[in-house]
Amino acid sequence: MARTQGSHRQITAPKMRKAAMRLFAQHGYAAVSMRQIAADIGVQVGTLYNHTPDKQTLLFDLMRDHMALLLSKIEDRPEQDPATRLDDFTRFHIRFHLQRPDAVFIAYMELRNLTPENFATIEDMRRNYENHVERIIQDGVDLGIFRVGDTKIATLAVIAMLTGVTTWFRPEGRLGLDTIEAEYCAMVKRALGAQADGP
Amino acid sequence: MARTQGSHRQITAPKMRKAAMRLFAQHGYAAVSMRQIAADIGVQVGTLYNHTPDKQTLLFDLMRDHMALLLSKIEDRPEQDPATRLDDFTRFHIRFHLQRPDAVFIAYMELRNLTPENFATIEDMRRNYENHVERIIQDGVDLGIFRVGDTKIATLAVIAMLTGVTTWFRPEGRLGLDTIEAEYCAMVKRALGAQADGP
DNA sequence: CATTGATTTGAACGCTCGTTCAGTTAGGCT
DNA sequence: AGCCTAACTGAACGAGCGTTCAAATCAATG
Repeated sequence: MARTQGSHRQITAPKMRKAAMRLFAQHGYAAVSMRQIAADIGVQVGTLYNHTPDKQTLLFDLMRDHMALLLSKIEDRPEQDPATRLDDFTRFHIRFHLQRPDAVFIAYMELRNLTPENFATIEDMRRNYENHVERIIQDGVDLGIFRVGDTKIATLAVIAMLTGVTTWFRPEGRLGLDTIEAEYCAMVKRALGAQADGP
Repeated sequence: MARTQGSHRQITAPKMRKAAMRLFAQHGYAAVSMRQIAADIGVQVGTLYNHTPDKQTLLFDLMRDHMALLLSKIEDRPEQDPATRLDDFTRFHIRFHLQRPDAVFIAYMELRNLTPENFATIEDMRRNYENHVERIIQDGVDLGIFRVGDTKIATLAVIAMLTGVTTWFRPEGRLGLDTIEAEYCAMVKRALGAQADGP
């Protein structure tokens, strides 16, 4: 048997994906050339095509892997009370998104650069994620803990509010992560008509 | 005297801007060529350069005009109570943004395609807009009507939540504009610790 | 009606794009 | 040690990019 597939001389594929992630997030998918990605990791452009069939698939893989990781990490404990589950979600969402700003940026900005089939796949994953949140809110409404007019609107409002953190948060900024999380936990619960324990 | 500057045979400049607006929003600035814009309005590509110095300026003008209109339309009545002013802002923001989804999309997605100087200009305008909102929230906090931990976070959270509407709203959808506005008015006020009059 | 100059055309400029591929290199296998 | 083959190079392909400009067009003016 010859070399197994995983035993690359150097691990070019992950390097390519990391470079693409950073460059796509910084300049946008359409504005980044395969040559730029290649130059960034110090190989010729032809090399990239040993590790991805084409540029579109490279983008799609980044987005799909990001969404898959997001879905795999979310955990819900339906036996706990909805307010706690909502707090857990709030902290999870903020932390997860702030840890990988490039991937988040790409997942939100480059949807229009996906082929229709690839777009449908990512969109399904996103809806799956939204359903997690809506379930918590719906349970809270059923138990009389939350009061919202429409659970779908509330779901999308909460997610939009939380994801917005990624557009302004800077690690060296005025406020620490814990402060921000607590602040958002309070705002989210209050927005849903629950009694907040925060400030 | 010959023809005055304004008496074009046809009004190509506005047509160019409208086409660019739609195409940039749909495919992204970098993915749209000047030739596509020209073809869309039925002229040769060279014609465009009679109406814009270059592609970058075309993008910048769209964004600056959008932000200028946004800033010109916002109106605040500091003598009224903050809850009312916040309701007014909520309805204004939702309505303004839903009326021009393409411009909103561009203003949020194409910032990275601006030159540093142009970016700084747009960023100033955005901060100006945010300050309007923060002023309302701060006044509400001072009067004991709102309770928030940090007015800047609250400001950005509110704006993110409201702007999120543009990503999912469809005119033919399940919920009417009035319903959505009322829903968001209630959520925004509750998020800021005010007593909501909505559901 | 002739003039004038804003407007448009159509072609061209040099450059970069995504992708392909024959040939070279080099590391793990027998 | 020598083979095998994945990985990489370097050059090439046709196509499209933003921008420029001389020549043609055309509507309002004098």
